Amino acid sequence: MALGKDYATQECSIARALEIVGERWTLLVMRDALYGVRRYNDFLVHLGIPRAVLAARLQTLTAEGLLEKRRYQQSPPRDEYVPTERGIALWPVLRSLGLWGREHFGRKPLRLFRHADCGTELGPYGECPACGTTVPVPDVLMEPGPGADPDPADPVSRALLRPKRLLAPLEPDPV
Amino acid sequence: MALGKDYATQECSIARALEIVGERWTLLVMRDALYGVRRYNDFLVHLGIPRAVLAARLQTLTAEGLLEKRRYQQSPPRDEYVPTERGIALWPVLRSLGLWGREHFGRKPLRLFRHADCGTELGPYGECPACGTTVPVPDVLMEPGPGADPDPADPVSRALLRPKRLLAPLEPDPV
DNA sequence: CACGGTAGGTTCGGTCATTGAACCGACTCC
DNA sequence: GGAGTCGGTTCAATGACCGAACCTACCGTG
Repeated sequence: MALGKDYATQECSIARALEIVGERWTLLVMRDALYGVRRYNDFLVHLGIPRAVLAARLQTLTAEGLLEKRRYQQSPPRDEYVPTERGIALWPVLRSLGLWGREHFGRKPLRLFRHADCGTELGPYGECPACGTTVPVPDVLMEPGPGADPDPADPVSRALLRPKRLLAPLEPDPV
Repeated sequence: MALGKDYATQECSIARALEIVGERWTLLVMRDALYGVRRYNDFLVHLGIPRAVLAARLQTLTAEGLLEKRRYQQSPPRDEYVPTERGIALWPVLRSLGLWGREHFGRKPLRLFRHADCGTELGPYGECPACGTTVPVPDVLMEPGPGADPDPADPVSRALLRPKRLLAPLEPDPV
């Protein structure tokens, strides 16, 4: 993909989208960001991505306005990366990709998504079959599905096992 | 992405999906396939993809069951690549990616999609607002939008200017 | 103060994928 | 016989990605 390199003559909006989110790891970073991961180290641990690549991705995602870099502590200076509206708007893409992957290559779902207001499982487009509305991303409740590893090694995966809303920051491991 | 290399410990269905369609060019090849492009040379011309990469992508897409290689002429032997059900199921992914790209980076849409039965423009999830049903991919009518180049250079782009159903093979240039 | 640890990077050599150009074989058309 | 088309393969060069090592602040402990 790369800087300066693009999908040449393709003016198609799919091609433009892929110029932003089509590089390796990028969509997985955004997935984690929507799941509530915000810190460099948490992305690192959870994705197993090379440090240099993560730094590069976070930078371009910030530059393209999908993530916002936010200082949450002055000393030592620490920043977190929070999805912007533009980044949150990727939810339907991630949702449909995940459904496709599960349907055609997966077994049991790792995660379930419900409408926080009524507890109903989301339909294929992120709508609530009971309420008949498209559920806003912050109102989506994520919980582990039947395929989830009950005792994962890394703390980020453990934190993601507890039911939580999308976008809500990860709670640190209690114990 | 690559052979042998994978998104390591990620069992997530999004990660699995990206192992298949996450490589550079792959989703654009599938987009063209859904648009009705079927022949090696047509992909080549329309995408501006390096020949070796196209050959590799077509092979893995065939191996993964998203495309089917079909002999349409014995002498000289010529094959075409037709989307399977699994490949067609990517439509919601491409649709949502395209909408996201257009919404956040694009100007006018290049292509419009309508329900062939009633002529209504498709909603964001590929549903028909008038009929209230999810429109099957073969019943989606594609036509040039306000942003389309009225006189593109390559014959494939010209063929795609004529309104046609998704999946229907490209008609050769008349003139 | 020395020491160890954490968070968030940067740098570096090696490997692997992508690129563009050239080549090739089978066939058709003139 | 010669030119052209279609669907590839091969090749060298470039660029992206990888893993490991290193670096800079800073904090907490003894």
